[in-house]
Amino acid sequence: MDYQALQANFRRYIQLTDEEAQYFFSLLKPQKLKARRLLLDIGDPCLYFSLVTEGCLVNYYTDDNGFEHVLQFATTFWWTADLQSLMNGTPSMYTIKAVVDSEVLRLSRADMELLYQQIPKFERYFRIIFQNALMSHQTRIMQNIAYPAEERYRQFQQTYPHIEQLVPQKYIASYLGITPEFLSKIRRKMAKK
Amino acid sequence: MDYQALQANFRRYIQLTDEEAQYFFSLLKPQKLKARRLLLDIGDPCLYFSLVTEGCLVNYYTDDNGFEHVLQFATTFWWTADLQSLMNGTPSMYTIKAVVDSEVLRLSRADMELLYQQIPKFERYFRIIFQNALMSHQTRIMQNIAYPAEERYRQFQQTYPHIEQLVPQKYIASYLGITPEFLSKIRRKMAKK
DNA sequence: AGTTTTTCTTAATCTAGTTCAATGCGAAGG
DNA sequence: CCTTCGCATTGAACTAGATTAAGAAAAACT
Repeated sequence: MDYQALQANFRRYIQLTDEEAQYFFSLLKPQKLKARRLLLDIGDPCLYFSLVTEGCLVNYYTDDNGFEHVLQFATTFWWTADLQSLMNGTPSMYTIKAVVDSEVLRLSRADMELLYQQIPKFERYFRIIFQNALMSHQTRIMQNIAYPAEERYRQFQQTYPHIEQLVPQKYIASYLGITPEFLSKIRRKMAKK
Repeated sequence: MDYQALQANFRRYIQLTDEEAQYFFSLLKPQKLKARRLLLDIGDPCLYFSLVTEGCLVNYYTDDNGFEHVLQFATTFWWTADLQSLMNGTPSMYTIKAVVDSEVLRLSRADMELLYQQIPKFERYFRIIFQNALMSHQTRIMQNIAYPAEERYRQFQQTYPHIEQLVPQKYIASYLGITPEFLSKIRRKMAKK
């Protein structure tokens, strides 16, 4: 893990002294995941908030008929977790899986609270992180209810070009709220023009 | 406005001294809105984060064909704004309208920054507010892509029974991502059983 | 290197939800 | 008090997207 790059990323939100950064990094536990391995399985309590440092993870819900629905992708410098499970201690409703070989830094719920108390600047950091995440979730909801699938796919390509290269199409279909078959149809139609 | 009730609500998140609460309240500007009046019009910059103290507001996006798509409802103790516009100073993409006679307390962007500096506890307060909002947005996205309209309507009724009484059905349909006609059909079907 | 598993594609059929148009009705506002 | 406007409902025709099934291609394990 490149701590230089990580520190630079944090500087976009808050200014940390070297000791503070040191302390923060000491709370993080690295974990490597081969492609298709699970970071979190449905039913298990989510114990960590995980910062992706390499690769790409996918967070999905499995419905009563066994169909998977993608809630979010997480690439480098993105946090991922089942927030509901993490905050309430309830069993996870989501699965988190590495789509390619990946690495994360895990921060436990308890260490997170500790961090808030030791370095209140992190309240600000996560306030901004959550605020940004909220805005992009709002945009996604609007696009889902206001635009047809083809338009949403175009938007996705524009917004996350790197993710499109990285993950299987079926996950992208699922993220868009359509079947892989229908995404395939859309792609053929778009290619023809 | 009942400041007692408001203070009690804040105590769920952070502990404020009387002076701190006093200072915070001094930054808030009350505004009354008759039913169907706008708090924010599309194209205008969103200048305030507004805390609803009475009534109910609706935040919606208007697409290229003039159709309205509800992003959120806001009742007592909920904050509302076009976050993107508020944070970036860009023209608003959303309209915010009172659905019934309502009252809000407005906090300007500048005063919000001031508040963070004067009373860092508010970083924590809004961190929790955004975190909770994010979780409910995640749930909404999952329900939208994983479940059919009737199921989503049932969930809505369970989760927000008070809102269902308060707002016109067409807004609920829009929130669910369906047409008013189809919601009408669903209701008839549900009534028959 | 061969076999299994996963992913993508294509086409036919089906359905949840839309569109359009007409009607009735209650509530706002002059 | 009346008239306009916003809201809900109904039904018929339509379409975006789902489902099912089958085959091809690619990737993953042995």
